[in-house]
Amino acid sequence: MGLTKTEIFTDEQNRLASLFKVLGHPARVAILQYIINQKACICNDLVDELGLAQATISQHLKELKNIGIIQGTIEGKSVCYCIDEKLWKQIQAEFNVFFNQEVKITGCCS
Amino acid sequence: MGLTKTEIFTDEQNRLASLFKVLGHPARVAILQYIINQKACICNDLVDELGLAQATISQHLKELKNIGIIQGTIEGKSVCYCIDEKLWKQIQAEFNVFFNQEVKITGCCS
DNA sequence: ATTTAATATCGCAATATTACGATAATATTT
DNA sequence: AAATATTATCGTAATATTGCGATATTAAAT
Repeated sequence: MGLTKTEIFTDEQNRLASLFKVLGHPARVAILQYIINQKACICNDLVDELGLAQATISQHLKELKNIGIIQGTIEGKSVCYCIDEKLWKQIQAEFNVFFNQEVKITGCCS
Repeated sequence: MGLTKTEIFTDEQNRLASLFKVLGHPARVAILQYIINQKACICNDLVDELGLAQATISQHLKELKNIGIIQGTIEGKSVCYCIDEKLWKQIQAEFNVFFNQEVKITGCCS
């Protein structure tokens, strides 16, 4: 096993889980925060900033790019990464749809 | 390797990532949605509802309990699960603190 | 006390993730 | 064109996660 049974869940559940999953690693949270704090595109200071190997950072960046939350633009021989503001807000909105469900408990817990 | 280097990240980054991670599985998203839709505590219909073995569901419930987002109360020979509304809102708030950071890009991407 | 029912835990196999060194690919600089 | 710099990809080892059957554990019901 070790294989998530995605076929038994709804698309919405799988979608939401895959977004959460990408954000579920401290390196990826740190990368996002670093880009935001620079208030600019960043072209791999990440490797110096975080204590991870270049290959590892590159891999994490790829996962973030996959969900679209960051963009990479080639600038000469380096690549500039920045937050995709539209996606950023959209993902926040998707999470809020989930969290804003009415949680009304009328049973043993109340 | 295969071991996340938590020691190089801030507590905040690790905390946030661990919350995201728990929600990063469709079964756990589905469990939460099911409990919410019942609008009541639920005492393991989950095994029938989702297509996963009892042992597997129990494991997922444990992870959700670990972050406190659900509570389990023993009711006779079964256990009732419900959302912890306070934690639910607190976790949403933590996510929003993260997402409400000012994302201002003034570089190659604008 | 025995049986029954519900849930948790253990142990394991299969797959996934994390991390990194080595190397390839790409583009600038000399 | 060769050298240099930056990033991506490949291959691989170590660890984590997922899922499940088997087996506890717990509490009610008979």
